[in-house]
Amino acid sequence: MAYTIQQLAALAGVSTRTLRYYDTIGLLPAQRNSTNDYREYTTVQVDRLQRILFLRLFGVPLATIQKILDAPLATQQAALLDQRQRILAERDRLDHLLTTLDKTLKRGGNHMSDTEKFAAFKEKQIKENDVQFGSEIREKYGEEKVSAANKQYAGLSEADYNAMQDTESKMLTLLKAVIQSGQIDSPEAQQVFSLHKAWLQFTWPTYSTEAHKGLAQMYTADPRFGQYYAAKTGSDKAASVLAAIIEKYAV
Amino acid sequence: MAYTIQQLAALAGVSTRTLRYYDTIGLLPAQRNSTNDYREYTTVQVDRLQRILFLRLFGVPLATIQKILDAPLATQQAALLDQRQRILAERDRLDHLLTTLDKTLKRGGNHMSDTEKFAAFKEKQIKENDVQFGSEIREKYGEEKVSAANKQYAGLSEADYNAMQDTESKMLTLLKAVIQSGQIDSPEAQQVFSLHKAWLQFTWPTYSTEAHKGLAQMYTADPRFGQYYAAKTGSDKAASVLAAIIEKYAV
DNA sequence: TCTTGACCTTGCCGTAACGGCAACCCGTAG
DNA sequence: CTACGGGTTGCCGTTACGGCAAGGTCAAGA
Repeated sequence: MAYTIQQLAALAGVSTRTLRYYDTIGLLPAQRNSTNDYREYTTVQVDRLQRILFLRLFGVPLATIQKILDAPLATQQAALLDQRQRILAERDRLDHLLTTLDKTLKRGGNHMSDTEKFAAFKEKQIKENDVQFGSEIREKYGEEKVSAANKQYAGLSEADYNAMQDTESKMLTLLKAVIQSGQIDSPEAQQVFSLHKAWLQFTWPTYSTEAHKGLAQMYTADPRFGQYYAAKTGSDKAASVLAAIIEKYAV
Repeated sequence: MAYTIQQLAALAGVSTRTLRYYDTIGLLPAQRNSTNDYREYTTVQVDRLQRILFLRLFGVPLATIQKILDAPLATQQAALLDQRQRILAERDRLDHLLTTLDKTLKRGGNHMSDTEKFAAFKEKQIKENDVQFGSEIREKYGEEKVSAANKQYAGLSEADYNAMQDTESKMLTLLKAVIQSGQIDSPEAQQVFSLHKAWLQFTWPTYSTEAHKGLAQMYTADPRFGQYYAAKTGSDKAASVLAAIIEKYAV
């Protein structure tokens, strides 16, 4: 079944103006009724809109969201996992803001140090990441002026985007070798891990082994990843080998 | 001590550009160093900036924030209490979004109903308020198109602003009568409560007796409110009487 | 004293993500 | 045919800054 623009707007809690805008910029392309040329939206568009709403939660620019949603599924999933991390972090931040606000509202006014007054607001800032590749990215774009959400993707130049593709390509080549040798206790396997991690860090503001392992579990559980990595390496063991590598080295 | 613009920007996690802009529009006026005409910010401005950051959390327009911060303390406090409610609500919404996202990420993709896919995103929408005065406001501005935060204050026309002042004025007149009679079990006291509640609803998207009582406690605990209401009614019992009225009728 | 670098100023232009509106078309009911 | 609710495109405007150019200030070092 298909929704009209009004129906989808009401369903999703956005304006029709927004949906038209998203269609115009190619972010959420609509199909057209052949009789009257009205926009129509199917389940594919519904699901894409949901992803858009998740990705725009913390200010990711729309152009970036489009890039993500036009990328392979693994990239999309990584980006959504990233959003998951941010939701968790934002929830903690709101707790902290609540504490701060209660102190401000307290009798007699504000007795906090000036630093403490703003600590919760600043938690949005980038957290340090000590991996070399990650540090390079941050050094390039700076810390003080960079909002994590905005610069994450929009800051990726063409060269960086190519570097990201290159990283994945190298990782896949080595993954093939590991599949053939069957040795996940090897320098090649370790390098697969490092490259996969670096690949993730093009899109993740902070890295956590927990999230990395979460992604690995997704690789084994979701057949779409099995198919993606099988197509890339020529082996239907690719996703499970990659997941095993992540499980082993993400410590 | 005074901060330079760089120091305050770093302290608060905002850009110097933002601080200049806020000074230019009168939202956060800076003092000036007499030697070099550089901007200087004292504790008063620090605290005002903190309030600005709280109020802008969910998209309150800056012009509105300025209106709030230039209003009497009771209005400011009510607005900050309102933000407190929103932080609580937003935290719940993030929990809900997390659940939704986990379902989306789950193996095999998205098995939710279309309605469920967007339920958490739509929680930002206005919740029904069944008080007559509140309904009037909502009917005037519509529901589907109205973002709660944006229309809360910016939607107040000159006439509405005057109505708000008028409401407080009437409430204060009746409060004086109750102070003199000493009867909080009376129609006049009940009307004080109703008018105070209506006054709050100019600025609160949703009303809760809990929040109203929280404000009442603030009225008795914080000497600034004692002074404000004493000045308005000529009696230093005003704040405690008002608080007692709220305690009695906010059920 | 001069130079340099960090900090500051104002003024101006531009941007992202829409909101709003005008002019017009479509389909259905009265 | 008219009216109303739904839809279209095109255009202008808004808000909250980001960015940059041109110029001033101050302190340290040569």
